[in-house]
Amino acid sequence: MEDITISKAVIRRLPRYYRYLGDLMNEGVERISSGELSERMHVTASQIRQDLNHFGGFGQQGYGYKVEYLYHEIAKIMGLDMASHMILIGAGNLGQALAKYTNFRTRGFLIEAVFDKDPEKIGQAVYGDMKVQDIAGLEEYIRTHQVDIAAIAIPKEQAVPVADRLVKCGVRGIWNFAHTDLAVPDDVIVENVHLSESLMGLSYRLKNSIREKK
Amino acid sequence: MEDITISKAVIRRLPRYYRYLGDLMNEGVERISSGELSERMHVTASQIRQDLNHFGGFGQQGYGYKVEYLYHEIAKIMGLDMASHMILIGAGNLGQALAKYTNFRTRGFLIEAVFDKDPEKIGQAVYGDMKVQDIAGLEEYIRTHQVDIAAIAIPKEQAVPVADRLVKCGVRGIWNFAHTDLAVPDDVIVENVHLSESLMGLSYRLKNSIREKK
DNA sequence: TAGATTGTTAATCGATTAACAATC
DNA sequence: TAGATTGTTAATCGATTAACAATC
Repeated sequence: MEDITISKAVIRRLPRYYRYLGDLMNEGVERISSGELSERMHVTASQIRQDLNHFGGFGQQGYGYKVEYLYHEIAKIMGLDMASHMILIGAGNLGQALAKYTNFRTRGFLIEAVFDKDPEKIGQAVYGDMKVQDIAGLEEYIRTHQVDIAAIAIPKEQAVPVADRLVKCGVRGIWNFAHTDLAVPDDVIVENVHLSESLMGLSYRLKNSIREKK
Repeated sequence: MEDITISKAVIRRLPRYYRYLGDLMNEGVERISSGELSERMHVTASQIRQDLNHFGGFGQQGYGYKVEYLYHEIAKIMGLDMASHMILIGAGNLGQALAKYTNFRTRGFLIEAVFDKDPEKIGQAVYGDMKVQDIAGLEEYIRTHQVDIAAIAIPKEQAVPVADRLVKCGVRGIWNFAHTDLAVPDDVIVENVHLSESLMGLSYRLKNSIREKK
């Protein structure tokens, strides 16, 4: 796969295309041109065509793009055609919210186990009949189940050693909600969600009355 | 204020500098050079100096930067020297988690009221003695209280009309967790947290084994 | 066929990195 | 003063936009 050159910026835009295409499908729109999509999404038509052509020619000259086809193609590109098996570390407020969130599930992101070290939480049901497990059993679980992505929703001090354990067991995808950077080997992917930093960014822009430049 | 030109990229990096400087303070480090910080953060020293100089000369030639001073200066730049008064729309799983999250509070982001339309939830305590209020009273609340930022944690269909109501009442900062883009006037700032999209980005990178390019 | 719109190359714009003079 | 490191200008790199030939 010669995917060496696709930039972070393009990747970040893919889910947004996907969302708009889904909306269009729901509206019953069958075809759309980069120009029309451009107006809806407030990005240039040129960027849309450029972005999509990183992955292949999905359109048809003189016609545009078939909404449903493009929708499914983007899903494939993002790996949504196959379920992702997930575990969640941390059954605190945020962890509970993530576990209960059905939206991920419908997109094929399946949280199948939840771990915590707090004896008070262990054994509690989080979603359906899924119960919080003792984090001591983390390695054993990973050995016996497929784990594509581990979501980390614990305080930052604990996040680093837990990430190390995950990596050691061969987990290659980490969705990190802890307020720290995780040092991992090159073949492990970390996606950070730093809520405080997002809020600070908002605070800055509010204070300085700047809208996003792009 | 001639803040016209500070790019989104720089703003996004500010909270990260802030975090590292906080860590350094906790370690008792008093001064740091862009070179040392560069190694810790895995960004170029050049970028650090360039970024900081957008806001003024905080360093000293031949010496470096005073950690504590720089820390507080960045806090000021991001508006953390003054409390932000927040409200939260939506007392679902995610909303509850946000309301209970003490980290925001310690940084001066104060969630002071929570609204929901669900009669089951109205009246429930969320954090301390803060109870979920009927969203019917939203306008009345905003008229009688300062509201700098409203966090929106409700399904996307409801998010758009609620955002309109907020804007109409003069709220200028929106922290949007709903999976939709909000169309707001130019002087209103929206910071989006699209969790599904973050997860899809992770999925893509995992599937294509790409680490972040930057 | 004529019209429309893509795919793709070229031009522009902006952000990052390198270099170095200023200065503590 | 000599050494270190900033602030800032210049060079490079990459991403976005514009233009247009290819083609449905």
